[in-house]
Amino acid sequence: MSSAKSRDALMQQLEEAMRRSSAQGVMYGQAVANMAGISNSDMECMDILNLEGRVTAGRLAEVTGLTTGAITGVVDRLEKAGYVRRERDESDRRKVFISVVEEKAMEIGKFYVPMQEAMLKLWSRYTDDELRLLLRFANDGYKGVLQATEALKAVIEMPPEQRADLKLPPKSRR
Amino acid sequence: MSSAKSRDALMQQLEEAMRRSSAQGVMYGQAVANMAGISNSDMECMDILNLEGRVTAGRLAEVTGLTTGAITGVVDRLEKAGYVRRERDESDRRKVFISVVEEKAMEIGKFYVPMQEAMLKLWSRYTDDELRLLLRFANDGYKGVLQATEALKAVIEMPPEQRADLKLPPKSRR
DNA sequence: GATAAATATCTTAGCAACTAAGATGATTAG
DNA sequence: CTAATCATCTTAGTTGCTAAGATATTTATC
Repeated sequence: MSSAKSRDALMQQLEEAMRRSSAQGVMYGQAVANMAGISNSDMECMDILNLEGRVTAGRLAEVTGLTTGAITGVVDRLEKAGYVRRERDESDRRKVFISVVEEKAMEIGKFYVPMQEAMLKLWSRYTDDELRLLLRFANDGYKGVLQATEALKAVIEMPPEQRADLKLPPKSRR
Repeated sequence: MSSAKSRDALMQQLEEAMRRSSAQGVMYGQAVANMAGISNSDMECMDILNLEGRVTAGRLAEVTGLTTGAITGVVDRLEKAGYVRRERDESDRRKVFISVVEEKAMEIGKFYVPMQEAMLKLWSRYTDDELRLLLRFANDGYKGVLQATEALKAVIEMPPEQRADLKLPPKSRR
């Protein structure tokens, strides 16, 4: 399972390890949403709100890929449960800003404590330089995924014959 | 945005960077499922099948957290679309093994090519030693998430009063 | 080897959340 | 002032889920 690996083997292991932990992370998030009694989409919107702060309904639709109709439902549920507030923009009264009700949102936050503690513990075993490398990697990775998303759009527009010519990288199916 | 950061700041940036790229990765997967014309759950099952090979319906339910009834639907759809085959186990005829139809599954695989290429490109900019560090981190991270999932179960069983005593780590809400 | 319990999957009814289409209300351009 | 556009909400219809229980098979007990 280890010792002097070739670079290819290394990359393959890295891919699998990342996929595994990412999948497990998703499961964690689902479990939290479950505990909080809200759906996955609702949770995703809470995440976005926590990252971006005050956001319009339309932007939520854009970021999540849901229709505006679906977002109305999401916000209805979250508002009824007390996690967010609707605030009409006074200067453009078509817009509805959604903002987090911090005190209530903390209740959800508690469920993330075990995860945060696990991460702190994990990171404590790395030096500053190592953490800087990891940060660089995470940032580069984000750019890479964005790039891939762009490239995916190109594949979508390919006629199937041309798509058939795409070669999967060796060794790893999918 | 950079220069001589404190360790805390570093960790916080790391957390955000990882969360962002992981979220984007999830979006990519959703886009692929969409292209293939199958649902998220269907896709998750295909992932599992690709990793584990031949798997019973019951195990799919176990791993995905869906009910066995839901899995029946998943497999029905995937089978109708030609991605998988049902195979009754001859030695225990209650069991139904699900197996991937490789040729058909490759069509989905094509959609992952942009992602794989982006990752190869990303990794090419790192030395073997750096990749080894990343691998170690990914593996440790997986263990950490598993641990956190265990700890979450403990929070679930806490009465709300006790839950209120949990302190969120400083600086970062959620 | 007959009966009971357990196991694995499938079926059904009901429900939650989504999409597509269009209605409503507010703003901007000509 | 009118038309076009924009942001959100409403509605009807669809999809995929759960909970409960039906069916078929295997294992355990007497």
